[in-house]
Formats: sequence, structure tokens, C-alpha cells
Amino acid sequence: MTNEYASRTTAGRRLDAAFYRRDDVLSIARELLGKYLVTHIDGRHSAGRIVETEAYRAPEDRACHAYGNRRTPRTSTMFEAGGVAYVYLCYGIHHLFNIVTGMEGQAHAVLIRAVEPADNLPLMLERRSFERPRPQLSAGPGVLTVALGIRTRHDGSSLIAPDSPIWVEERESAPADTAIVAAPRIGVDYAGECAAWPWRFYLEKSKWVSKK
DNA sequence: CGAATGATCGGCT
DNA sequence: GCCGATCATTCGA
Repeated sequence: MTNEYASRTTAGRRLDAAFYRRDDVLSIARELLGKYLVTHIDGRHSAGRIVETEAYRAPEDRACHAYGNRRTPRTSTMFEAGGVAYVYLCYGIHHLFNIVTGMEGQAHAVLIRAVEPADNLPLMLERRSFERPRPQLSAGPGVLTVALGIRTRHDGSSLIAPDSPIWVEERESAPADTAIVAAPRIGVDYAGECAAWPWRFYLEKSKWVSKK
């Protein structure tokens, strides 16, 4: 793997429109575990192995920003065809990265909650002002975006286009179903009964998950 | 225009 | 475990 921005060399198979543009966001959230989130941002390459995700699905999901298929300037990205980034500012501080899925008009998305450092660890440490790797480097939706250089300016960015700054690729065989835990999502207590739905998925044995 | 509110994090008790 | 930071977004007046 190279760290040169000019090179688009990949270590695996980039996920395509057919992967993202499916109706079942829960399956996609599961299948993203073990895939690699790659960024070429500010002329620099980095990547992390996805170990924790959450699914959000309008219209019935009260935790989803597009609950009831509510279209606002912010949520419009979620209604695009699958394969683009939905990035928004949370608590005025944190940039949270989601992957839009489904067909155009379906507001479905997968929040990436944690990654294990994969490519260019020194850069990820630098972006977080860390001396040495430890889980807080990239375990959590607000910190992994810092480690990978993702910001709200990437909202709406394609994950499919050949020159896109962010994409996901497959580098290894999928984890066994028994290695995956399904649990309620984090931080959505305001969402009533939806808060209990087990739409959070993580690799049970990973040390890089935000919360067990 | 004013006010409320977060799909979080890190520091402090 | 608790709590404040910090601001774009949203909604209501």
C-alpha cells in the first residue's frame, strides 16, 4: 500500500453501486463490518477496518434524522441513491460519518461508529495528537472522522466515483455471523421504542469498539 | 428572530 | 458516573 495521493492503488475490491443500492440497510450495516474505510484527503492516505456500525431507516425510525421522510436541507443527502457520504455536525463539535444506502428517495444510512487503524497509523496519530495507538484513537463516531480526516465538507461526496476522496473496500473474507453482536443503538434514548431496536452491530472480539 | 436540541467526547469527582 | 463544551439545524412566533 502506498501513501502517495497520486496513486489510486487499492489493497482490495472497492464496493460499488450494487452493494449500496439495496433495500436492506440492516444487512448492509452488518456486511460493512470487516470492510475498510479508505480516505485520500488533504493529499494523504489513511484507512481503518470497520468494527462497529448502526443502521438508520426512515420513515419508521424515530432516531433517524429523516423520520417520517422529513426532507430538510440537512437530510436531503439521505434521500440520494446509495453510495454517498452523509456527514453532519453533532453537538456542535463532532463530525459524524454515515453511508447512504438504498435507492433514490429512500432515506437509509449506516453510521460508522468505530474503526481499527489499518493504513498510515502515523498520520492517524498526528491528526488525533496521540503519541501511541490506543482505542480512543478511532473508537467512536466523532473521533474516527478526525483520525481519517473526514469533515462536514464531505457531505454528499460519492463513495463510488473513481476520483472520490472516500470509499470502502473489501480486503478479507467476511466475518462469521457468530462473531457479530447486535445491540440497541447508542445515544438515541429520545427515540421512544425505536431506541430498543438492535440496529447496532459490532465485532465481538474487537478492542476497537466504542462500547461493549 | 429566539430558543431548544442533539446518532459525542473528555475531563473531573 | 456526571457534566460542560459548542454550533448547525430546526421549529415556532
